[in-house]
Order: sequence, then structure tokens, then C-alpha cells
Amino acid sequence: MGLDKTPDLGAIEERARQLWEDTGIYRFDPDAPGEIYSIDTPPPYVSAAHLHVGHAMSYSQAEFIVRYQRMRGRNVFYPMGFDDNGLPTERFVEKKYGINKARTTRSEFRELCLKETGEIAIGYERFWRKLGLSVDWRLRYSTIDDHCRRTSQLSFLDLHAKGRVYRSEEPVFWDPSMQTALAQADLETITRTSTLHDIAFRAPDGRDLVISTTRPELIPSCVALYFNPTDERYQSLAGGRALVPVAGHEVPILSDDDVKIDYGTGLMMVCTFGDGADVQRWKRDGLELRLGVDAAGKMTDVAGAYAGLDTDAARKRILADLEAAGALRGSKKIEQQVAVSERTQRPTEFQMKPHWYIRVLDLTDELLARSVELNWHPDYMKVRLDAWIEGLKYDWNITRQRFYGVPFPVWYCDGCGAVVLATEDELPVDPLESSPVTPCPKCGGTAFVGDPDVMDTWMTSSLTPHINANWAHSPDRPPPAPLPMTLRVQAYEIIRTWLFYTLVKSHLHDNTLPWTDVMMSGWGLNEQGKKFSKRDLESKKEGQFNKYDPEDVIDKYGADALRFWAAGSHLGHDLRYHEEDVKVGRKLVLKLWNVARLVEQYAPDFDPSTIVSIAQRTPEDRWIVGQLERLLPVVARGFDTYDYAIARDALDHFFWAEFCDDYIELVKDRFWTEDSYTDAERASARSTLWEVLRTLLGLYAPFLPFVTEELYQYMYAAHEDALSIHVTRWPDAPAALTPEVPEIETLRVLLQAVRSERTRTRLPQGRPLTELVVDADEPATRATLEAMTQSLAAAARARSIRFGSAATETQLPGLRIDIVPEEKAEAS
RNA sequence: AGGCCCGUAGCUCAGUUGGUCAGAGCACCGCCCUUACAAGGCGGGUGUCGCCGGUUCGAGCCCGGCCGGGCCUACCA
Repeated sequence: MGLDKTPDLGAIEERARQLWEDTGIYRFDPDAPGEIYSIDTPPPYVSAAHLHVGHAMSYSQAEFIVRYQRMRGRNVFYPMGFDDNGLPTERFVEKKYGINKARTTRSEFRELCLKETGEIAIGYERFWRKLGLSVDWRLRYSTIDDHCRRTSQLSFLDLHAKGRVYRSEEPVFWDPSMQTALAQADLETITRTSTLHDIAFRAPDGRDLVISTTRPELIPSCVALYFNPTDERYQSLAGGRALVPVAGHEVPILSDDDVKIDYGTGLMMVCTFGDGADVQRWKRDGLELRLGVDAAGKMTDVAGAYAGLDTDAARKRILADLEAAGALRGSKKIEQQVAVSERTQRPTEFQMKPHWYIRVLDLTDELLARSVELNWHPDYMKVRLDAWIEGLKYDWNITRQRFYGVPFPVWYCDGCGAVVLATEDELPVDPLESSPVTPCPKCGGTAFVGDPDVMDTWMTSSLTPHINANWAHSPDRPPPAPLPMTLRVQAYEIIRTWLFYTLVKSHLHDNTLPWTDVMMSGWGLNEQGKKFSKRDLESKKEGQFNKYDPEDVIDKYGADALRFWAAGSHLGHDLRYHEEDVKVGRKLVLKLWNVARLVEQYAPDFDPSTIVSIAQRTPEDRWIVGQLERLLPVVARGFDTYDYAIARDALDHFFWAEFCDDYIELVKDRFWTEDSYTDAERASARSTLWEVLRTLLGLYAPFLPFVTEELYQYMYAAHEDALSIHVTRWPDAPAALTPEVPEIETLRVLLQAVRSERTRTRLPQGRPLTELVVDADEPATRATLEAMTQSLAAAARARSIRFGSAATETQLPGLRIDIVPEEKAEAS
């Protein structure tokens, strides 16, 4: 019996996990008492090779709140999903199995993806359990599973029924290397060096019209020239036409307020399509379509002699031809911002494709109102969403030309081209592998072509609340939580995507917010303050410790220690990872453990029914209880505002400085020198030690779920009726606080001064003093200290206390001390 | 170029509404194997609070302008 001198963290963690599993305390029961507290967790991509400690950080931060709310009596719904939708998975599987997509059906391919990602997800789940996430694993979902495909397709049907979905052939952002369309949110802007060429067109009167462009290969695709209407140099050209060099066709000359007079020559060309501005002018002014680049990034027939070349080759050729024709008037290097595909970093082109869109541009005001409704933590993150909403320029293009993904539940009638939608009870459906159950409602035809495209992955990710709520009524799902959910947890860089799209979906489907609160975590960064890179993890060799691998870190220092590190940055702020900080976490775990050993030693087999009332306790005991009571609202406020770091800081300070360093040191003497104290004083100490440790375990439980569980089970569970500390009541301060005991503060100052003097005079802390001289100017202070001579002498390790004249100042004005070491006293 | 966040000790970070606000932990140095803990205890801050102005009796905090970093936005051809 008795706690081991050194805890076996691995065994403790395993025991706790087993207990949680056996008792099912994290399983959601819709009928359980308490207000429902539901969490919309980010489904991590499972195609990535490794998790890093940054993942541990952000998921831990959310989990602190979850555990706190559970102890607050909320009925917690805490699911976890995995994102195995999308391109990384597709590429991974394609490569691994050497798939020829022409000979594989979507469903066969999907099965392989599910198999692969399922295996990776098992490893992920194992890790999340190891980290101590209190997830109800029955709620696990996969974004490509039947339930999620059904939910996504139902979302499409519902939005279609509501008139929110439309199909249109328009210029779409296009990634030529992936050969798929992209949405506005899939783009990034990079800065690169480019060459701006001055090229002469020809006016009808034969004069040169020089424009500047970085993309001369699009000259055959030129459909107009533009100038600013206030630019006197070109006003006479309005309504006229210009001859395009080399290509030889004519284009209209138009004006536009947005043309910068001082850029280049003030005259510009518009092509179909060089950039988004071209698209806008093309649409607005009804320009001709001369698509110059095809889906694979090669020049089209429009490019004449350059057809079939890729854009770079065409650019070189046409520059040479322009030069030969005397149309190239100059070239210079410039810094240029260019839109690239976020995933491939390739500059985007435009393609004309029939695509499905969700109309969102008219929702700006409504979405901004939703943003106001939402409780943002931290609140300044709100402006990021608002800025995105206000900057929207395009409806949401939900079509992607990928093989793998959620198909559209759509067929096109072979006879009349009518769109035929699947019915709800057919979902999930793959239109390439099945047909409508009824003939075409328009022409009665029975031949159909399934829509070959798949949905943008955000079509699914934006539905995580609906997936969790089983909005689609999929069979065999565990009990769902109602919508809206309580909390969304995510990092700030995907506000414009995940948060925005989720908001759109809930607004359109349910006319509500998806959740009431949102909590933004920052990023875990490596020691250099950079994002974790593949290299940070790839250096890992089998069986070798990698400081960024969270499983390795847990094996070495314990899960509680890693979680402790995660609590080190304020909400929404990035946190650099240092192994040293995890060691501090382990130190805390060991300290708690040793305090428990001390309590066990001084208060063995404590019977809570014999607890001494606060009023009956000694000043030291009333002091620490009063301090603890004053700590409670600080910790609670931290958790209530999602600022777990405030909670941790306050808790750590109380535990280390007040409880361990001072209170325990003060109280020890009662058990060491029996004769100097009464049994009542010892009983008071036992009650206090027992009680304060119990409260501390509760307060630390959200951060350190393992060690607190172990100690709770060992010392307290038998006296309470809870299965686990994690379902015990959160400690609240009593209505009437225990009065503060200021004399103990004076005592602490005095002890600090004694310790400091010992250091200064190189006197070991443990060596007894013959005498401690205390000099207090204030009679009240002196009287207070005189009443506590016993404790003071014991804690200062002084054989006697004398009140007289002393010279060493303490931190308290008017209070001085002197110490008389043994040898010196004997000599005098 | 614009928006938001950040810049405090060697490192990671606290510093509510301007008035013991120059702080914590780590690291480092010194002493101590004192009966919970040497994977420990005790003591020690080592600083131009990014820079320059302004408001104020008083600025790490408020205002303006710079510099540096991050995230996001942007059609400059």
C-alpha cells in the first residue's frame, strides 16, 4: 500500500484510459441531465504522414474547455472526424496502387481510399486517445463515408430546391497542372519577378498604340484595348478599332475608369483571359471570346501558329515574332502579384466550363449579421471574416474536375439535356454507376449521362455540424446533438474557408448560426518560430526519439506534460515548441504526485466525516483555504472565456508558491514535533491538506487528466460517488469566503528574508539558527508575530525567537531581522 | 498596397480600464542529498518594455509615424 516513490506515468495513463473506456463517461447520452455542450472539431487530414506536436497543441486547447464544461455539469457531445476527401488522398492512393483511372470506377477507387485512410485514421485515433482527448469515439466519421456523402448530396439537393444552386458556363479559375476548377478560396497570391513588354498595336490611322503586358502569348486572345476616359491622349480613339500585331485581327478600343493612367502607356489590352479583371470586363462589355489556353495549359487554335505549345514556349516564340515585326518596343523586369493555386502554387488560368455554383454574393449583409451574432474568442478574429465577406467577388463554385470526391447527385437527359436530380432516399448516389429511377420528366427519355464532376471538398467540410447532428437521417448513427452546436474550434487561417462556408450552409439550410461560440487556436511552431515542416518529422528514424513527434514526447514525458505545454499560450496566439517546456509539465505532475504522498503520510486513511470546520482551524490553515477560495473564480473565469492560459497561470502560482513552498513548509512541524502542538492543530492540518489537494486535483483535471484521475481514484473516489474525477463537480467558492489571514503574509515575508540571509551569508538552509531576531516597528505586527512564535521558529529553523533591534531589511517596511547561526552564538 | 495580430530578461511568455508594472517559468549562477519530492529544495534579474514623436502630474499600457515578424485580403495590365 502507499503511492510509489516514483510514478509510472505509462501505467497511470493506461489505467485511466481503461477506466474511461470501461465506464463510458465520455459517451453522449441525449437524455442525460445538463445543458448540451457540443463541439465541432476540425477533422484532420489523414493522408499526411505524421502528426506533430502542433496538432497536440490545438486539440488539447479545445479539450481543456471540454473537460471543464463537463465538470460544470454540461452534457458534452464531443465527436471526432477524419478528412479523407480531396486531392492529397487521391494522389496518395493513385500512386500507391498504380491506379489507371480509365479502368477504375469511382466506387472502386473510393473503397481503396477508405481502406488506406482508415488505416491511417486508426493510428490517429490511437494518438488522440493517448493524448487524453475525451472524445466519444462512437461519433467518429470520415468525410468520404456513406453518411458524409449522403449529407453532402442532401445539402446540394436542399440548396437546389431553395433556388440557391445554379449551373452556368462561365470562366472559372483553373489549375492547369491538376486540371480542375478552383474556388476563390482555393487561391493564393504570390509575388514573383516577371517581364513587362511594351507592344505596339496599330490604330486605323496607322499610328502606334503601345500597351504593356506580362503575357504576350495571349495577344492572339486579345479582345479589346482599354484606356481611362479622362486620359486625353486616347480620347480620340474611343469607339475605334485597333489592329492586333502578329495575330492580325481587329479589336474595339474602349474605356474604363479602373485603367491607371500612369501605368505603362495608359493603354491596356484585355484578353480572354489573362486575369480576373479581364473576366469582369469581358462579362460587362460583352466582348468576344477568344480562349487562348486550354485545360492542360496548352495554347488553343485561337493562338494560330502557336497552338499546342505550352504558355512559356508560346511566349518566347511570339516575342521573337513581335520583334521581327517591329512591334516589340521594350521590356523590363517587374515585381508582380500573381494568383496561384494554393495547392500546386501554379499560376491559374481561366477555362469556360459548365459548373455548379451556390449563390452567395447576395448574402453579404445577412452573413455579416451572422458574424455579429457569433461569440468570437478572441473577439478580434471577427474582422477577418467580415473582411472576407465584404470582399467576395464570385459565387461559390462547388464543381471540381476530380476523379475522387463526392459526386453530384445529378444526371443529364440524353434526349433533351434536362437536369434530373436524385431523390433523397437514393443518397448517397454515384450518377456514373446508376441511373434515375424514373424517365426524364421533360421528354420521357430513359437514357442519361451522369455528372462526371465532384464537389469541392468544402461542400462536405462545411457540413460538419450537420454531419454530427445527423441532419441527413442516415441509418445506424449514434445519438446526435441538436443544431446549432455550441462551439467551433479551429485555427485562424481557415476563417475564410471552413468557418465561412459552414456559416453559409447553416444560414441557408436552417436559417441559424452553426454554433453559438467559436474558439480560435493559434499554431504550434518549431523552435525557429516556423510552421512545422515535413523535414521536422522526416528526420525521424525508426526507434529514434523525435522531439516534434507527439507520441514520442508522450512516451518520454507523459501526456499530461505535453498538454501542459499546450496550455502555455493565450487563446489565438502561436506557441513555439521547446522540449524544455514539456519537462516543466512533467515536473508539475511529479510535484502533484509527491504532495499526494505527503498528504497520505500525514493524513493516512483520512475520514472525511471527521473534517474540522474552517472556523476551528489554525491561522495557517484558514489562510491557505482563503487563498484557494480566492483562486477559484480566477480559474473559472479563464475557462469560461476560453482563456485556459489564465487558468493555468493562476493555478500554478497558487500550487507552487503558496501551497507547496509556504503552506506545506509551515505545516510540517505539527507532525514532526508532536509535543509542541495539540491534536486539534494536527487535525486541522489533516483536514486542510486533504481538502486542498482534492480541490487542486479538480482544478488541474482539465489540463492533467491522467495524474489527477490516478490520485483521485487512489485517495478520494471511495469517499465520493463519482466514477471518475472528470465527472465530478467543478469546485466553486463558498458564498461566504473564509476571511483573509494577513499575519500569514507577514510570516511569509519574514521567512523569505531569513532564507535570503542564509544565502547571503552562505549558511545552509537546513542548519538551525541559535536565534532569530525580529524587529517590528508596528506594535500590531509585533503582536501578530509574537502570537505565532511557534510556527515561525519551526519554519525558520530557529531555536529561539527574540524581539529586539535588528538591521536586515525585509520586503515589508518597518520589519527587520537578524539571524544568529549556531557557531557564532556559541562563541559569544 | 490594405486589414488584423505580435515585438517586454539569453529563451517561451504574463502584464484588465495609464499610478509598487519591471514580472513568471525555463536557462544560467551560488548554497543544500533538511524525515513529499535530487526527475528535488532554497536563494539570486541578468531589461533602452522594437524605434521616434505626442497626450498626461505620470506611458510597457493611450494617440500618430516609422522598423521588423505572422496571418489574411488585393485585377495594377
